[in-house]
Amino acid sequence: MPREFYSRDTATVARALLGCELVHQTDDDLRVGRIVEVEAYLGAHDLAAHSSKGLTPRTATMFGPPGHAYVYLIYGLHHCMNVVTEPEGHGAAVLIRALAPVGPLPGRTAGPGLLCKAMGIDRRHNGLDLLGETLYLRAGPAVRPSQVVSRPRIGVDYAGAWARRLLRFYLKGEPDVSRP
DNA sequence: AGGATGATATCC
DNA sequence: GATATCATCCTC
Repeated sequence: MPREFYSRDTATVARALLGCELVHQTDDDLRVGRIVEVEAYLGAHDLAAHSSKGLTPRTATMFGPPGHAYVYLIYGLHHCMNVVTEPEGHGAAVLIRALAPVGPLPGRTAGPGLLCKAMGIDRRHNGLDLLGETLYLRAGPAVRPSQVVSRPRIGVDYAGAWARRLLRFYLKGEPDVSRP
């Protein structure tokens, strides 16, 4: 997808990412999954977003230019992958929460930590430009707007009213959605 | 319901 | 330098 795809409004990008294919060219093979679940983190004003803590070494990627990968380690065990959105400096991103495998993948992909493990994505990919050759997104089968379900985001109860915003999106009936 | 397991932010 | 807190997953 071109840079302008990512620089738009974050909730719009989140919905548009559903159905897109995430591709990782590893040293050994090509791993592909179709995005079926995402969450939008709107920016520094969004109390559920890491960027609400301000510009720190960790959040620098989030405040960087759109179309880059923001990958971090959570609970000391699992990696989560995001796509940076909006113009540089905004601090917004979309968390990829679940994939439907396209071709064989080692392990399950229903959940942000699981999909990173199956796709071979980790902290080394943080800051990587998604318009490159190794990790990128491409258009997938068309998605009807009526297939998109909106729900509150998961695991952000600390964020008060922001936790109740409908910023999690997934494809209706997809078996790989982490929490239907 | 609870434990694993390490980076990060936020205090001293 | 210590400590509380995680945008999770697995097992009981």
